[in-house]
Formats: sequence, C-alpha cells, structure tokens
Amino acid sequence: MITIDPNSDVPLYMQLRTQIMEAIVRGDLSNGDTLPSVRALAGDLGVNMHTVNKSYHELELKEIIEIVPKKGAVIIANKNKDISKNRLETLSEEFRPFVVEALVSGMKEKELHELVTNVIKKIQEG
Amino acid sequence: MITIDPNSDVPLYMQLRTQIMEAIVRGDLSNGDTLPSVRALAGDLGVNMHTVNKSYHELELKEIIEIVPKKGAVIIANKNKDISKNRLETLSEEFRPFVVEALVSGMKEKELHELVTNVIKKIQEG
DNA sequence: TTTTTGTTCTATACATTATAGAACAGTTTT
DNA sequence: AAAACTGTTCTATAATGTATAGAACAAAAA
Repeated sequence: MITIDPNSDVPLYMQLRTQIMEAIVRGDLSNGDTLPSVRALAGDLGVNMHTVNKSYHELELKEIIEIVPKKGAVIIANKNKDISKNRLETLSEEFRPFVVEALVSGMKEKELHELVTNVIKKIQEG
Repeated sequence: MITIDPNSDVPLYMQLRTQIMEAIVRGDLSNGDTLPSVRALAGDLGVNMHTVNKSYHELELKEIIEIVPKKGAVIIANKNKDISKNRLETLSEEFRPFVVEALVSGMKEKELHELVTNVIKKIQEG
C-alpha cells in the first residue's frame, strides 16, 4: 500500500518514488508489472497528475521503470541483476553526507553496518 | 580545507555543514576548536554571511557545535561519545530512501556494508 | 467510436535558497 | 575608553523548486 504525507518536509513526488521502490523491494511489485496511470494514481492519492508524472520520470531516470508513451509504465528493476559502476558511484555520493553525520555523532563502522541491516529489515517488513 | 561548489544542486549551506562535519571526522577540527566568525568564513568562501550563519545553526541543531552569542562557535562533537537513541532513529529515517534505492538497484546487504566501508575510507582520506 | 494514455503548454501560488544592507548590543582588542 | 568584531535581527529582492490547475494533442485500448 502506498501512503503519502502532505505535511512532510519531503516533497510529494519524492515520497511517491521512494514508496514505489519500497513496494518493489518488498515484492508487492515485480518485474513486468504495470504501474497505474498517472491520472488514476493521482486520483487515489489525492495529488496532482503532474506530481505523479514527475515521480514516474524520476524512476525512469533511475532505470527502475520504463515509460512507453501513450501506453504505461512497466517495472524493469531486476533485484538480482548486477549494479552498474556508474550507479554505485552515484549511490556512494548520496550516502556520503549521512555517513559523515553518523561518524560525527560517534558511530563506529560496525554500528553503521548494524544500522543499515536494521533499515533493510524495516523496509522488508513494510 | 573547505571547498564549495556554487553550481552544485546541493544548497550552499548544506555543502558547508557537511564539509565542517567531514573536517571533524578527519581530525582537522577537534573538540574545543573554534570556528571562524560567520563574516570571516563567508569572506573566504565568497558566500553571504547569512548562508554561513544558517550552516552554523544547523550544526548547532545537530549538537555538533555550540554557538555562544557575541562570541563564537565551538566544536562540542565528541567522536567517542555514545550516540543517543533519538539521533539513531533520525539517522535511520535519513538512510532509508537511499538503502531502498540500493536494494532496488540490485545490491545485497553485504554489498551495502562494503559501500559504507568505502565511503568511510573516502571521508577519512579527505 | 469512445475512452484512456502520456505529453506538452501556460499559469498561478507558495516555500526555499541566496544575497544584500542596515542596525543593535554585547565581547574583545587596542 | 575607543575601536573593531561578534552573533542577532530586520527588511528586501531575485531565482529556483514544488504543487496545483486546466487545456489540448495524438496514439493506444476498450
């Protein structure tokens, strides 16, 4: 189930793209599945069509879905594929500020690994 | 050394607060050290005084520095202290979207741990 | 044929980011 | 004591990002 918090400081389109990714990780959405139309999902969530559209295009940029014009959005994320070097580099840069924050807060490498493990568990639980 | 990229999509004040945290992790700045005045640092970096001020107040919110009105900003981050439960919870929430992104890109738990380890190395190198 | 699809365009409203200048009241230095 | 420096507070402006809205288009699906 996808939920959106309008009062969050996280932009709606970011919340949506993360929620869709979480659904894929949980297995609620699988390779080949089709996402609802931008108008349909916008109606369900009570947000604007363009907001959903933006989320879809971000997911396309991340190579998680494929948008076929006039048809729909299909999930192409393969959880078992090898991650590309480029993608790995991008992820490292995205992680960096938060790793810094953790280190300066007194966390050690081992504790950071535990944190990551716990976050993974939370995501898979739903 | 602190460097700022005006063309980055990351806001200047965020870049600065991360850079200061990195300097602490590297050991370039230690507990008790005083940060430059907002005007001095703004002059060095070529940014506005209020931008530096915002960075300092964000660091104060994270309990990394202490701002004494009319005096200056002192580093109180103790890299060896225990992290608070509250802080740990916040960090988990901040990590979540990126962990999701990693998982959906095909990364396994072990690979994520390796990524974190590599990021830590990068930070400590400078 | 009608409906639905993503796309594209213009438009508005609001928040965030960044800069700028001025003034204030304490602190430090000279 | 005087001067310089400190963080704070205030108003102001400009650019950008976020979100909504409505309309129209052409292709696909029902």
